[in-house]
Amino acid sequence: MVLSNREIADIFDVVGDILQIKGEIIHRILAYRNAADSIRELPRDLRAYAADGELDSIPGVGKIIAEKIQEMLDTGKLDFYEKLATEVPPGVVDILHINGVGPKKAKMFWQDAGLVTVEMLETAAREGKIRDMAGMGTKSEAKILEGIESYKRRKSDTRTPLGVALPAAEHILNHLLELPEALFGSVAGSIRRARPTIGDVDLLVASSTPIPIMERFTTMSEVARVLGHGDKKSSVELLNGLQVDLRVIPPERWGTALNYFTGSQAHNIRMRTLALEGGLSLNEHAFTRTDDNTEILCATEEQVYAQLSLQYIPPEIREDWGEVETAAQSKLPKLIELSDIHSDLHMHTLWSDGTATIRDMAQAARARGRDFIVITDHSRGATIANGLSIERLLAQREEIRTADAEMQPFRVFHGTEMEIKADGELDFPDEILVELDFVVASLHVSLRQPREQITARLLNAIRNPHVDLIGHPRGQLIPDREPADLDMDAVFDAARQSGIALEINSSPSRLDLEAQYARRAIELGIPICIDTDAHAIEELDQMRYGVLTARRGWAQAANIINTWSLAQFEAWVRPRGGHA
DNA sequence: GCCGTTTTCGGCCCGACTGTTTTCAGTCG
Repeated sequence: MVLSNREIADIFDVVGDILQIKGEIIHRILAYRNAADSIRELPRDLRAYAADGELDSIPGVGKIIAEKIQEMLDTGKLDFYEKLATEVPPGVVDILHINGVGPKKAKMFWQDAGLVTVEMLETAAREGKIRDMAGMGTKSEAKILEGIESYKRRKSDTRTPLGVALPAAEHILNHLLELPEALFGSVAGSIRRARPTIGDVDLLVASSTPIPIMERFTTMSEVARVLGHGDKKSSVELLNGLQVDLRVIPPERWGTALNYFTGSQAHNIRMRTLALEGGLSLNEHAFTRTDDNTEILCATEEQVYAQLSLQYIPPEIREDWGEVETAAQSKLPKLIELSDIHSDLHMHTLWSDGTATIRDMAQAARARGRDFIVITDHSRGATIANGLSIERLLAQREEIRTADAEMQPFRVFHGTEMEIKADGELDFPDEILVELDFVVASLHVSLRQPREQITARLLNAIRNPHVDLIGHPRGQLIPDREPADLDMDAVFDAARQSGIALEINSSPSRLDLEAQYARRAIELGIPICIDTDAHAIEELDQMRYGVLTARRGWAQAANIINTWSLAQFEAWVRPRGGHA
């Protein structure tokens, strides 16, 4: 059993936690956490880097951590970690993850009071036994009990999908912007960077009079509890468990603040380092000249980047994945925008498991500015999704051709989302596929097969000359289902050879391919298709999330099939397997 | 523990908020 990237990253995070409780210097701890973050975002397996001798080319991975990764790949475990784990009880690491408890208190509860599980800490707190410990009091006792409640909710819960967090954030922001004191505002943090899942919501509002804005924020009807309440910053937990932080910013300092609170942290550190090289220190308030301490205020983010002689860097790519260096050379790509999208090549109707008719979906897509669509209902093997038999597939074609004829110049094409069956066979024979305008092939079943087996299934679909697109290639479901254990290097190689496209599925519960894979596919010249996979009319609006994900993958319009005109699309799809 | 086009040593972001302090430590982002 070879450990996955994620499993190795998780071990490094626990190593960081244990070292922190032991009182190790913070920078050594951060080194492990940085490496963990970096590993989680890799577009390739660690074993592929190891095979190429390139482990220490991974950002944040040096000689020592590279050796530790190699040990885990070879043996499935890490001696260093197992030794550390005997020094600090595992429950103390859990206690560290309680809001309001840091390494100092976790260590004190453990060593001074023998509290080594969250449950023991909770009991002691309820019995009034921790309020007399050093630096503690009744308020910190209450705060820790609240932190334990929140910890229990989080344990059962997971990170919040972008598709939940972004609308919630915009709703609250608009509520605050109704106040005359609020000049303008923005969602910030990981939502603005469009990460697939987010931990908490960061909002910024520009104003010179923060008090009424904070007042409205902390008294909103959806607030469950106020975690903090100040002039510049307040935090609340909503009834749905989401934590929201609001900062009120003087408008003349908006640019540095929005930049700072959008992150990512790694991007910020890169920016600050660059500023220092030019004799400027940068924080959320301003640039400060290090020689005479005079401030340079930036009212816009454009000014922040211009001050550092950088191209403006869109928030979606602020991950320290090379964007600062590229911006310094003025070589950032012009990222795709929603308005570039002309088609939607993957959607469902009442014929399988959708909730609308072909005509309704087509009209709704046209109303959203699309020029053409492909109807791709499920194939016969997807029985639970009411998949189409060959007979029904052929009957559906009549209805699609009628809608197509009626709606011209808008076009409605006939496709399928075909099952890649558990044994690797495709669900329709070639003589049926050749009748279709467009073929999407997707994995839905037996996603937990061993790597070789499931990779071979996908490669078989990629190599079929009638398949045009692989739908949601990795098979993840956000936030709960891990992706399939695919050899993505092999997938990309095969896709490049056969000339097919890979999908960015826009559904907030998929966002698959994720950005780092999309970026690698684009670098390899593989066309990408952003689809909604809509099962209902309103899901056609989810294209927004797919475009954000593509932007995170540094995609330009030309990389994305559904920015192409009808003529370009037909020129690409026709030679592929001789579609009609 | 990582990193480097001023560096292989000496940095590594730092301000806001809270609660317990009597001038500051811990935590968080």
